[in-house]
Amino acid sequence: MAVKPARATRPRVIRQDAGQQETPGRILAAALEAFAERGFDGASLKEITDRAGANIAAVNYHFRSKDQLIRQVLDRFLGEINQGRLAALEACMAAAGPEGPTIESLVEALIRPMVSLSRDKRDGRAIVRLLLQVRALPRAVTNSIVASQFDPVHARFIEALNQAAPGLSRDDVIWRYDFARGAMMHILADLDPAMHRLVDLSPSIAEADDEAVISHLVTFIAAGFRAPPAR
Amino acid sequence: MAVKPARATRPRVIRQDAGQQETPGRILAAALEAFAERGFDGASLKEITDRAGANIAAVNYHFRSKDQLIRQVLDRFLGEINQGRLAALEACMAAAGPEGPTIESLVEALIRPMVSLSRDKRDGRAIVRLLLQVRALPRAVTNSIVASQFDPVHARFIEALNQAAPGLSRDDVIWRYDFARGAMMHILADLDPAMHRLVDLSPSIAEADDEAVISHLVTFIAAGFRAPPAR
DNA sequence: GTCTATAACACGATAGAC
DNA sequence: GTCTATCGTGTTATAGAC
Repeated sequence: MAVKPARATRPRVIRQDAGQQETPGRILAAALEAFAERGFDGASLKEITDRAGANIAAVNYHFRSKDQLIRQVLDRFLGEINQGRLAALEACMAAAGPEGPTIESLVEALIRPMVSLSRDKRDGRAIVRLLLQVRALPRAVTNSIVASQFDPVHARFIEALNQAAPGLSRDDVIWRYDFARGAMMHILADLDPAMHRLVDLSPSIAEADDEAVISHLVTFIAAGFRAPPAR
Repeated sequence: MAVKPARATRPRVIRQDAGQQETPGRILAAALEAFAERGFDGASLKEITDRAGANIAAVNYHFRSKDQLIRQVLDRFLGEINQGRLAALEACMAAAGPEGPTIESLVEALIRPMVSLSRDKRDGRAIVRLLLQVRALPRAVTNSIVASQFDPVHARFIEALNQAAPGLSRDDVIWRYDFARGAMMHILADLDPAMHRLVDLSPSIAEADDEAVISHLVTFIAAGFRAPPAR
């Protein structure tokens, strides 16, 4: 019979009227949502162009192939997070005294842009889901883009954290920086309403606002960074 | 042209000779690997049965459909982790004095089985990848199984941690328990060789052995649990 | 730039012989 | 329990009219 897995959610159509956005832009927005909800394999070009109010052939005219569409979606939307993070790091360094910024302020600079993005904007949750997918299912296309987008940001944060935590070796900082990102991505995934039946958090956590999420994360991570070296 | 994405790795065939394992077992093993490498959508039944040295029709004979195969793969392989975790928790409680186990020993009971599994056994990395996929791309099929497998384990660990960290409210413990799992899953994904071009860790981290991974994780997480409540 | 039509193929599922 | 053959459908991609 080969029936499709059957969508649970509505195939929300992206307005092709008011905004009067150009077709490539609408396709990118629709692709972001479809990929986030159904995965790069699961989302078909037909579904994407239906959401975008465009024709199937349009995606092959404006982008060259599905792989190129994936590439451009990531390129387009991942930049926002990293711009926010670098700006926050810049501000944090500038506001600090001569002895440099505190661990708490650096951790917050790392975390706040991603937390805000994942909840403020409508695209935010989709971007988080895409990042999780890229980590869970490595592909040649996505790996190169994500790495090139994030590597410089990681390098700067690791350097700053290394100076703020003088008792730790550079490797210690890298371990804990990785732990910090893991804690953040994990809780952001759990706070996604689509997950609520999977994780079953306590209600007060599921309804926490941005500041509460950031506060709990910073407390936990900063304490982890302040711990003496392992062994 | 609609060409397939083209596999980078070898389509390793699972021996149907020596072990003389029954066909359903070989299909389950092959499905685990294929799903982990290519995703539930990306891995086709043809690829799975090829790896298992079986016929395409066999998967529909022994399992009812692809969805049911996914269900059974998860059911079969997720049990191992949780059995290990519950046994470790049991031993940790038994070994503790009258004032109960320490935070460190509880965190280690949570972490060690997953870390060992993800590196010792050949299936381990595949299971980790499957868990990451389930979190990144929720589906009706997978969510129900994972939730029913993990919920009891989580409940017992949260209860034990709640008693070991008297300064924290139950919600505080749940937040930090989630952070702990996130840190662990994130580093396990990064230590997967298939990821090395994505994250670009320092070499000494990429080659760390189990005990080093556990030691760094426990140090970081236990310090996080010992921090005073947020706000 | 946008559409229709279609090529060329992979997929899940099943029927039926052995 | 295992195989071959096939049905029906969905998929990416393209050719060609407008």
